[in-house]
Amino acid sequence: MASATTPQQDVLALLAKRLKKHSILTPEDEAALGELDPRLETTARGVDLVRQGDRPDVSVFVLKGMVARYQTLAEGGRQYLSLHIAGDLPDLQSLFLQIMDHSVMALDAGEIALFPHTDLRRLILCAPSAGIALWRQTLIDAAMFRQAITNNGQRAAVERIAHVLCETFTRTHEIDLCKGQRCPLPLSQSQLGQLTGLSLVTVNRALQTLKRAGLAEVADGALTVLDWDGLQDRAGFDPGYLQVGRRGEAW
Amino acid sequence: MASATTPQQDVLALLAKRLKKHSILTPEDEAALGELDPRLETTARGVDLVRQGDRPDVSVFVLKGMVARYQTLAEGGRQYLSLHIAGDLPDLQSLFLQIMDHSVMALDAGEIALFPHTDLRRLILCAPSAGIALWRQTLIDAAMFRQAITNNGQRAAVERIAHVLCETFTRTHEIDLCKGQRCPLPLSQSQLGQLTGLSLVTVNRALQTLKRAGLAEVADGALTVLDWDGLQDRAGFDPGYLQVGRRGEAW
DNA sequence: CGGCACGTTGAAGTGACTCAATTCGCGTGG
DNA sequence: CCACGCGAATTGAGTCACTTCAACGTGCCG
Repeated sequence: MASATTPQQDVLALLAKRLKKHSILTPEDEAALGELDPRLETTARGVDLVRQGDRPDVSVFVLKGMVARYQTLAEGGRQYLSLHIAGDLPDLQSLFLQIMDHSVMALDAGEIALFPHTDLRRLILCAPSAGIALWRQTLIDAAMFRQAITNNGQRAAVERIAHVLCETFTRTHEIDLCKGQRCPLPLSQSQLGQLTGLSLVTVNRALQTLKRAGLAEVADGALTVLDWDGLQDRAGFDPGYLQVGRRGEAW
Repeated sequence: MASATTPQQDVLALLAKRLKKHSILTPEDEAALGELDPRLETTARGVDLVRQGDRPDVSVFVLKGMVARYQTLAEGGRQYLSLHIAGDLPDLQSLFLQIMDHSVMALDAGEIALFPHTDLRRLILCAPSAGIALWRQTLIDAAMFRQAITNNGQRAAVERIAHVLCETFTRTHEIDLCKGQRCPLPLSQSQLGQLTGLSLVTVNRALQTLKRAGLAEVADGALTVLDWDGLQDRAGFDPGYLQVGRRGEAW
């Protein structure tokens, strides 16, 4: 270990960094965050971290790799709801909604931290403005859900896929996970279909269309943006809902 | 006025009643809620209460009538995101997300109360567990969004419409807004289409199918459920996500 | 009475789906 | 080392659910 910090401290620093993207933390908040004691775990591709119907007593914090939320229908269908990257808290809502209405799974090998609900509750009590920051985090989640409803409901196949690519690129870019115009996207075409409500075949052809149009290319678990303006334009993508670079005043 | 209470007090009682559906309020919480000073307004059908892009400094609380949230695409398309009934806070998230990513409009004539953000912020500080209750309310919203994504993405037209009917009936029933098997649903078929991502014509035929199947009937701004079990079954409706009758322990 | 919003119906068009076959890369085990 | 199985991507072809277009009925309101 070259680092002088413990892995735990790194995790807490990442959490603080994420929250400070959209909220202002007081020194007391940061101190209270430092009291948290996450448990670290590694994840393997395709493994469920939390299952629909569970009553978790911890919340997941993504450190490395990509994680997805999905719902399962009684008939067996699967709908992916959202993708999550380092710094995200994909099931923070389980703090206050006891029973999971969806599952959380790892899309690839990665690392997560688990925060016990009891600790988070104490944090919220002791450091109210840190609590607000967490609340805001769940509100950004909800904004992404709204966007997904509109995307899946109003746009044709190619535009819909393009929008997913724009969102993924913007979010990974914000946390410096991109190498040039490339960012991770460890989803099969079939999973992309279950995310957008399209069939595998349609996804395949939509990706070809985007590639032939010189806009973007998806291969080997990565997205390469060939023409950002063009892609954004095609998708009708407006990143406002992601709240990047917006800091909630005081609170 | 036969009532010995002021309209304001009625509003605050309704808010407390709603929050107590899913959360436990302490006497201090209730007292703090009583300090709020909402402004009352009436709404007319089709009028926007808040617009996409706005930076509201109040949050809407629905008292009477139905309210909807919707997003507008640059190209002019409209996607309804959710329906809201008495006791709902359709733009509570504007407390912490400054810029509205969607609009809120009245679907019919009704009444609303407006809570200044400053008052709500003070409430959250003074009565943390009331704050949690409000947080939980926004989380239930998010759960409905997730359900909408899955509903619109995985189900065929008839089932999709059936699911909307089930959700509406369950929610209105819970707050005693139903008369027998009838509940309000002041949406045109065209709006129902913009809610489900279907065309007007498809909605019309789906409704006919449900009526001919003896499951449900929609007419004159109201839904009549003819066969609740059958409708639920057809829709694949599982009301768990609405959190009806679930009380968050402690907080 | 005329205009308009909404609902209904028929018919034609099409985007996306299903079905199905082929290819490729990769890991495994004979 | 190669046969094999498997997951994933690709491609063609036929079908279908839903869309679009268009016409018409109805009730309400000025």
